[in-house]
Amino acid sequence: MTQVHALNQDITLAVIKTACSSCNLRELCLPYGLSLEELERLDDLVSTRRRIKRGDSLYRGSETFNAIYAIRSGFFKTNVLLDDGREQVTGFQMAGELLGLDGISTERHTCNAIALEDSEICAIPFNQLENLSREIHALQKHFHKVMSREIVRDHGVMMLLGTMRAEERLAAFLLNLSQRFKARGFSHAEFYLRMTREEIGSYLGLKLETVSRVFSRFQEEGYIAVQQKHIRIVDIGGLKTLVNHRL
Amino acid sequence: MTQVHALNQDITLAVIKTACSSCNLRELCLPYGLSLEELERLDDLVSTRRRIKRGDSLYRGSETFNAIYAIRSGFFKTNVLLDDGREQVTGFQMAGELLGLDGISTERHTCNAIALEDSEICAIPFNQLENLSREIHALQKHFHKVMSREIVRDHGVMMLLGTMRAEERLAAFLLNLSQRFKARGFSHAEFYLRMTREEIGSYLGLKLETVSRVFSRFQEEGYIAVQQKHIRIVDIGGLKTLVNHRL
DNA sequence: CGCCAACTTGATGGCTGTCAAGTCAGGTGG
DNA sequence: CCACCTGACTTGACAGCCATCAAGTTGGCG
Repeated sequence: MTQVHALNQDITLAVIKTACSSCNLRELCLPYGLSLEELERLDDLVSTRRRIKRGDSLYRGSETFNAIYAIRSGFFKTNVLLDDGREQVTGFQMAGELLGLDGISTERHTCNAIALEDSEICAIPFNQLENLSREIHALQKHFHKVMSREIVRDHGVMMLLGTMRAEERLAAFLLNLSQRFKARGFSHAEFYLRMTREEIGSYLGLKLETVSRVFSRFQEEGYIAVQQKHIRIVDIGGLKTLVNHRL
Repeated sequence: MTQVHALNQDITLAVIKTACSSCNLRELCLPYGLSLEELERLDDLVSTRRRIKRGDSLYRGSETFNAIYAIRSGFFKTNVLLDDGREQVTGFQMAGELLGLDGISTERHTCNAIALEDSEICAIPFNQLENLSREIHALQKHFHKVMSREIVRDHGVMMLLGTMRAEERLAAFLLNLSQRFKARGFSHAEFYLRMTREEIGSYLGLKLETVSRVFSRFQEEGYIAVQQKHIRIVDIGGLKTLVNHRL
């Protein structure tokens, strides 16, 4: 009897541990704005959870698409490999963000999603999500907003790539990371970069040497303190001025 | 009696003329994949149609969002104005394409949509579209694909801006326009540019002088014939080689 | 006919890419 | 535990692509 009870508790705890309804990312992720009852219906849908080891891929371009993925913990990059072997990084994703939205269009993934550290994801079968969002108004609305947000984000990157110089791009990049870490309860002033200089460069349309040089210059000028992948933002106002003060 | 009959006919014709169900863009636009009956329900929803004169805006950044727009005819650009007065063009849109998807996220438009020639648009109230797409599965599915396609398109532009040189960018730009004109039943080899060199440059992350120079070089090398805004693609294979043959 | 915006073309300079050499940090094996 | 090895990073010298500045041309429109 006691044993059964203990077992039940364990099961309950295990379920709670991975349920949307108790996930501490629910305000950032898909569940945003849902009632408790609605949350439970979403829970039923998110059955598959997977660990992805650093360096492994969650999905690869040209694989058939059937689910989108919410990051429970960890850090990802998405990239496209060009014919000549070079890569273009199209984004970095952290906990609470969704991966795979690009695959809806053609029902095939159009990029690779690669873990930059050991990560956990929740797979959300897309057909079922569409079904459920036809019943839960709030889910439908929020999902549309998430997709739209991705479009807005991409426009921001386009602007960055189209009009900014190297210093402005990197300042904007650091501020963006800072703000996203902050939204997840981490320090906005001090963090580890999960990606290499080359990956940053690919994302920002710069070469790794340029990334390195600009980091050094930022340090000389007292904006940040860099040591390898560890970044401390010393003068956040200075970085903001760099981004806005374009000319 | 005869008069009334004639009047009715006129009204009917007027309605048919602007209904989704008889729009020759329905295979490119939102109605794709819908049954006749479903189409009629979409027709009810698309009540507002507007003419936008060349140079006028369909919507402006920071206006509240309440509808997305399908282009019936004409040509648009979307842009963002920076603090220092410069503009960044985020896209060019032609008949059958949707405008305003960026506004869903924050319920405010995040860019300006400006007609580059006299144009006609259909306004689709977004709340009603969400309602209808909860009832019509095919509409929901197609709408999701359209949003996802926009994300994929943006990733393509990011790659272009991040890794390509001026010649490659412009070759890719011309090929993209060519293919979209072709999909609309126009010549893929000969067309008028609706935008200025400056707008092309802004979109591609180049200065107008560079755009002009590259066009001249393309002409010298026999890829295209340019005269002001008139473009004739002479060697489409050559342009494709330019884009793929990166090194 | 004249004006103006859009475009073309030339000369020059600077930002960033390229090539190269060297440093640093972390992990592995002796 | 230390030495070694490798990938990641830093820094320097130089070059090339594109931006900038400038002057002239074209075409459309009142």
